[in-house]
Amino acid sequence: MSQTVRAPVMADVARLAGVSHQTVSRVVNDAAHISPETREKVLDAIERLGYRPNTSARALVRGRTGIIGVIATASVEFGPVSIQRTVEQAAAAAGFFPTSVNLPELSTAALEQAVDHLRTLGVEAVVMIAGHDEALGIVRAQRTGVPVVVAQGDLGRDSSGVGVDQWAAARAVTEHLVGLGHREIVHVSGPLDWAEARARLEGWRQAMFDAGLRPASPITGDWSSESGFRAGLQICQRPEVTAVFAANDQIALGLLRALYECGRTVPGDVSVVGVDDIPEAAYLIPPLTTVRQDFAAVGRRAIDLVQRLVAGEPAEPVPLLVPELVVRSSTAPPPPLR
Amino acid sequence: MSQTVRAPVMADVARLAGVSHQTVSRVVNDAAHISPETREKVLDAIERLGYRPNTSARALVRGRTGIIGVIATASVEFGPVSIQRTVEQAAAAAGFFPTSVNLPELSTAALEQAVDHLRTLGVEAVVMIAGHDEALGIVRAQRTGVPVVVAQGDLGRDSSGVGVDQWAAARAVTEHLVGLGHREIVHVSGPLDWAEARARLEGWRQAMFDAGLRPASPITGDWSSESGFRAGLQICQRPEVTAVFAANDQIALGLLRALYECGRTVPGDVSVVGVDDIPEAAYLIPPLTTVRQDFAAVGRRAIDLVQRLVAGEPAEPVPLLVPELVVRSSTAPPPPLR
DNA sequence: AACCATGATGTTAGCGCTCACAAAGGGGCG
DNA sequence: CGCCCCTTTGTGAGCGCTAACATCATGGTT
Repeated sequence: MSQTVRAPVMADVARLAGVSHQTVSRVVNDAAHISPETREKVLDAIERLGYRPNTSARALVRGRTGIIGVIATASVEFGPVSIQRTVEQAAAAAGFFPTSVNLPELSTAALEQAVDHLRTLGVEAVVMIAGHDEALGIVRAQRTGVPVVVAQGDLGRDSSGVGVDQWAAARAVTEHLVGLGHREIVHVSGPLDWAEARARLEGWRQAMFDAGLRPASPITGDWSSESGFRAGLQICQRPEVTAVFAANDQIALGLLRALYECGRTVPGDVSVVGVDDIPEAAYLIPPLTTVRQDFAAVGRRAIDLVQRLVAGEPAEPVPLLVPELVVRSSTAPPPPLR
Repeated sequence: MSQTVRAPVMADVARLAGVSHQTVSRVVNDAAHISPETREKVLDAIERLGYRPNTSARALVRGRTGIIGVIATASVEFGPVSIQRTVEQAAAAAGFFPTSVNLPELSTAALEQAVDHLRTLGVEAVVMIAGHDEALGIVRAQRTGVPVVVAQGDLGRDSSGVGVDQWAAARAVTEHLVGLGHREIVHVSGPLDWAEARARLEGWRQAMFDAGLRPASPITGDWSSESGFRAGLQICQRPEVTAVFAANDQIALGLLRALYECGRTVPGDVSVVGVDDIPEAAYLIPPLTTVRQDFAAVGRRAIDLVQRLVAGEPAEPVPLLVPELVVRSSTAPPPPLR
């Protein structure tokens, strides 16, 4: 085993380059007033030694760690994961070090622990990807001392958040269905302590009212295919229903299966729409009409906001992103009146 | 805006408690030989001041950051994401600070940048969740100076890895199919520069030989539903095929759709099996027979290994985890010979 | 010719913490 | 009663770096 040689430090570089450590520091942080020759010498020494600055020392003296905490649920669903990925990428691209905490459960204790962990690390800001209200409340209540940005949560009452206009998504879906001639459109919602679930519910309801239709009471799901399947079984009992708007694609997937089981064809007898446009959506039976969201943009905007807040600028509200309806084969006009 | 008061440091606690900073340090790190009263006083002062140790300062003097780097692909697929989640959780549970880098593309440049980023952070170890060979090679070639543990990659030639026995998974699937009476079993593989894809391919091939069957040449996919759909279209042209073993559930999903399109019923005409047991697998049409893997165990073991390597212990090979066949409704005996 | 702005570099201090060592006090034992 | 050892606490140095200031040429300006 090669005896661990001490990693080179700034002083080593300085010695090799024949300059002071401060000059090395200047080159590393490319400050002004360095002669080209000196810079060259220093760069060369750095290269030769394989030197890299010690982040801890730098953070210590600067009083800034450059670390951004990301709190997310441990779910492996397409939406949250996609947002998390893009948040992390955008953070890294902006020169931050993203550090994630993925919570298996959204208990108060778990959240407090997560925040504690992040504070210990010295994060400069926190991005929350839990659209779950209570979670948000707990983190806010912790007085983290650093800016908290919410991605895709309840963005109404607080300006430091970014997300997609779920209300508009639901409206677009409902209007599409109404436009095809549907009148009995059922909504299978997500859990209502999620802001996104509520926004989709409200968008649907509003669009129904606007179309002069009476929205039947929605069925509450939990984002899972299983809940979609159960909802579908209920809908099988209701022959008047000709269209179902599922709060996400997983629910729609379960729905498709239940409808298949009870012999209702899609889209012949019933139209089905989801939200998210998961990669599998185009390959379901039948290919699913759904709503595409630009998750990458959410991530980028979240980090933009973080940068602004870290710099001490006031948080202007970020406009919501506009989702896009993707029409495939799971929607069609309702069957002729019987 | 409350004027930013300097965060309390150890000296502040010491002053308030009437002891030296060193005594505070001892309490914080709960060292031996501290009288109960002193500990009490210090703890009280810490509480009152809301003190928390500065991680950078600590890392600087200790020469250890406690940070573990996780390199993963930016994919949002169930398997990799699940492993990543559990690795992160296990790392946090072990007192480390996990930091992930998710690569949108597996180019050399991107990987080098990722490693560079992690080294800058001062990681003590790296966990790679890319089963992709080349990625692994690039990271290994970087001489990171810290242990690299591979989760779910090519584990054969190197001891510092943990994973599930994909070869056994493929065998179990194939034997299940053979046991049902199938003789023309096609494999739709993952990309063959992925170790897992190769292991599944080999397991299938071996099981076919062992059963005295001639394995037809496999169709190569890329893990996506789309590739599964395309493969399915090919299989539609081959009436002799009565069973398909897909390298993952997404591929199986696309396959199901293609077979549906061309009028081959599942499992009546063709049996289909996937791998991963994604949450949706039970709600496909029909519910998918697949292989369940204990991803949480992979994560835990990876961190166990990391701890051992960081402590300087030799890396004993970790035995592969055994996957579990989950039989649902997409497999049945082949149709009677015509 | 005296002056000072400017660029290039060096010197010093100190960020907040842990490590190594020193020092003080108390009890057991011959 | 003196010695030694153990417990408890304190002191000083220094981890690797950046910020602030000091220094020293240089060259244009009056």
